[in-house]
Amino acid sequence: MRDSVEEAISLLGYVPNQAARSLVTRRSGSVALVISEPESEVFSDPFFATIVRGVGDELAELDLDLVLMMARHAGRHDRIVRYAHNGHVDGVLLLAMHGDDPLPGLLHSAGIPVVLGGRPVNLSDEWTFVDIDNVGGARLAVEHLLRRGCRRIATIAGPQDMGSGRARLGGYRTAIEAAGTQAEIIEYGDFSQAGGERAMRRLLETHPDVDAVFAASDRMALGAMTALKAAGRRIPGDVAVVGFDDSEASRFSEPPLTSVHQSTDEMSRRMVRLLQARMDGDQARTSVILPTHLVARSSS
Amino acid sequence: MRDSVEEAISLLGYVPNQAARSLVTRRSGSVALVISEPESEVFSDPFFATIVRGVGDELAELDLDLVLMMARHAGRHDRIVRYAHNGHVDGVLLLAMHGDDPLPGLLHSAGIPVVLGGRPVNLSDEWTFVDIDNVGGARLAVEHLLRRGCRRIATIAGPQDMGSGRARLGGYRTAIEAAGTQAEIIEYGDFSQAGGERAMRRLLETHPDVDAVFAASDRMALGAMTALKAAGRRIPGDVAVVGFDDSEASRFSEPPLTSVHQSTDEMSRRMVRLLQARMDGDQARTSVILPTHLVARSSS
DNA sequence: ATGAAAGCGCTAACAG
DNA sequence: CTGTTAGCGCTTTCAT
Repeated sequence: MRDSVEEAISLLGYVPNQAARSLVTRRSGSVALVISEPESEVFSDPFFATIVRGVGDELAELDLDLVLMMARHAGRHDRIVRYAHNGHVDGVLLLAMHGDDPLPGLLHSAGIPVVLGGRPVNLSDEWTFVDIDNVGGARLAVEHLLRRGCRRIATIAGPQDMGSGRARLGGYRTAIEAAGTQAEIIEYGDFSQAGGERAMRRLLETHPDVDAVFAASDRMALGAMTALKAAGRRIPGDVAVVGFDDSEASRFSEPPLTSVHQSTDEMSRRMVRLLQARMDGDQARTSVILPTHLVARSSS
Repeated sequence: MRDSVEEAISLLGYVPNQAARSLVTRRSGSVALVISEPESEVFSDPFFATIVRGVGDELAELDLDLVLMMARHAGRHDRIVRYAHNGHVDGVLLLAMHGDDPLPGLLHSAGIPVVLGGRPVNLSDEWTFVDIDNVGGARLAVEHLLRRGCRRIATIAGPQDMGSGRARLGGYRTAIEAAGTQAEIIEYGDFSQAGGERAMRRLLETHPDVDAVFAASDRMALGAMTALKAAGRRIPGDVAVVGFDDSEASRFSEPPLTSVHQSTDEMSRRMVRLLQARMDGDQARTSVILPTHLVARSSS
């Protein structure tokens, strides 16, 4: 009897109507991952690929669907808020927030569970976020350079409207000040390889005597090394980098290079777990900061 | 009176319930863009970035939301079919189909409007697709090399389980045969830069006398040039490439290079338009093949 | 245990 | 043109 029904189901290709189900359960069974960057940026930063994969896997395990949205410009914000508010998704993961991004506020006041990836610059008490220890990571890298005897360590800092950019610069500053052996040398980039290249060129011009560079992202470090090679220059110390996932480490084939590693998979996992808690009604603010660790390669 | 209602709406933050609306209208207001590649691939090929942006813009104009899904492995197929079948989306755009991908069949038999980006290898009559003229583009490129006097033109072909890979190899073969001046020289890559590099190295080993290379993708061309430079080799003729969007052209800064351009934006536009037609009940099979054009740079 | 019925929030069709 | 109502396909509650 049950079998004959099952048979009919597959015969007619019956599938429960999600809209009807949502109407009564008030759940959609999907979660949005919103990245506050233009497509070109999203698709050129390997960090996002790893996060998307990780989050997708975690959600699949909970039988939740992943909806990926990119918020290139503010015009898209309305769409996204509407989409979430409509009941299309049960929660939102927000990545790569910039300074005064209104998105988390809008979503929050619409009563939608939100978890941020990366501590935002203007941290409001209500937010739940997952971040890696950017300050600590940067400090680790710079302290390593100091220990190696470098006394003219420059940094290629990231955008200062982003939490990670600020934190990494903060870590550099703390380490430099604590050492008391030199003044800060700072150039800014936008986390991209091209930005790192430009910053390195400026650095070589304004401070030709730098003996080490701390880059605030893997792609900027790559750019810095390209610029050094193109200029036929070597710096006696090292290029160090943070913001660097294990899986990407292989791109840096040639030493000298010291890097600070983070686990992007762990970040995905935590974000999903926190979101799930929020969706289950847990209102506790329980943000997480993940540790980083230094991987130093010996200079050739 | 109306005003007081509007006021109450914004006061209470009322938003129409999409589930209830869908239940009666049988429309969800969103469209899925499914890419049959793992995240790492999707996020490293600039082609996808451009398509996603283009499709997103086109859909926004029609007031439709874009849901991006990546089908890394077959395990994800069920999820995607279920997601679409559930009524979550009104239609599906499928990108980067591989040989025997069951996805279009599954979706089609579930009665979901589907438009393919790129002519699939096993083309069934029911499919609607948008493609660029890969055969013509490849022919164009190879004919150009022949016209320049090259007589040992190799190709770095793409994966043969993909329509574009096969078509571009087909165009190369047609041109070489028609000229009757040489035999085919073929190495295969996977459309990636690393694949192009490996293929070029094999080529230099097995056919050290090649005087031109036709690469079946921009990234493989980039890889080929890297391999050539690393080997300290120059080929007298040219490296030509297809599958190359205008916006990416700038990456190829150094001649000699001839490229065949396509308009990715136009492709996005057509895909969305065709899908819209299908969603409006138009059952006509009206696939589109977009023209390509050659851009030759003079050798330095 | 199994079965009947109410109702989720909206749209569309129909009356007034 | 405005107002009322049936019903979309489920889940959950309540009665049998």
